[in-house]
Amino acid sequence: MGISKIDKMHSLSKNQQIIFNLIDKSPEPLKAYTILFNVQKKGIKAPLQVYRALDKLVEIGKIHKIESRNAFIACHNSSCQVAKATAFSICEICEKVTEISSAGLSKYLAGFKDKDGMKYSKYNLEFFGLCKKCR
Amino acid sequence: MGISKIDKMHSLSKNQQIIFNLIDKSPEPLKAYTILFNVQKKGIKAPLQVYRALDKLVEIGKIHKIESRNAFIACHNSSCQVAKATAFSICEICEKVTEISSAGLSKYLAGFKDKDGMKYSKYNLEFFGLCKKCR
DNA sequence: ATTAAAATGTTATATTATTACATACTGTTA
DNA sequence: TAACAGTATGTAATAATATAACATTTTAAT
Ligand SMILES: [Zn+2]
Ligand SMILES: [Zn+2]
Ligand SMILES: [Zn+2]
Ligand SMILES: [Zn+2]
Repeated sequence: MGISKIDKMHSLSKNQQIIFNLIDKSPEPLKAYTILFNVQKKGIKAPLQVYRALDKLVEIGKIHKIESRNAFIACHNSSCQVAKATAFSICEICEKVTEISSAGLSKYLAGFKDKDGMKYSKYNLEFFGLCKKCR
Repeated sequence: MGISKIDKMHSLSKNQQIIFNLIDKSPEPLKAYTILFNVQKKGIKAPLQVYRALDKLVEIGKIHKIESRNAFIACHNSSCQVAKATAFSICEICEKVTEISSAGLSKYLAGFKDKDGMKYSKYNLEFFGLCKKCR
């Protein structure tokens, strides 16, 4: 059995794969220059190489950017293959970040319409608080 | 009638007032260095002076940071005197940003609990789409 | 083989934000 | 008033985050 169309569409280039692997195995969100430092031994030498891979990985939904932290985590939510509807919980003490997958939440937000009738194609939600350990 | 306690607590210093005035009268979110450029004639010369005022204004809820844009807008939602529960709509073409004040939305999000039972003290939500004009 | 799209390599630069340290102002209390 | 604590300011230097511009190479389809 060959590569399915959807897998092929999202197959990663060399730099993308190196950077995705690093982020995917990290227990915490990684910043661009932390990534750069960690992949220099693999031949990725310049910020732009990192940012280009990050842009692509975000675009195809393999990773997400935590906007309030300028950091990136791998997607562990099988339902969000594209970065269109993201929600995270962030501990303000230990900085642990978890992707939230709640059918109720995503349904509520996907259906939300504001007063102007503006219809949204995308959202990002970041919750802040204290995690179990830090409470 | 004197200054009420709550007003006094939130009374602004000179730099804070200058920077708040600028943001408050701007039709669009302003970036830190745009602010710096625009207040140099008022004697504010260094980035740090801007960032310190911004930090304070965010803390007391007079302005909000649009995380995905690294920009700041004045709060026009009387119910959010502190920056604990914010929601915005952002047009991806013209970059118009509007603060959303929906009782339903804030009630839903304030009450949201994730699987781990983590209770949140704060959230920020950014919706993206096309505004009326750009559609 | 031709070709177009995507990805890479490289240098330089732009943008966003903080550290460190010295000084001054504001309001309260002894 | 004098002392004090908390907040705000001024200034220089630097750190951290992100993009512009341009040349080249790889990939994958025709
Ligand atoms: Zn995801
Ligand atoms: Zn924690
Ligand atoms: Zn507000
Ligand atoms: Zn628009």
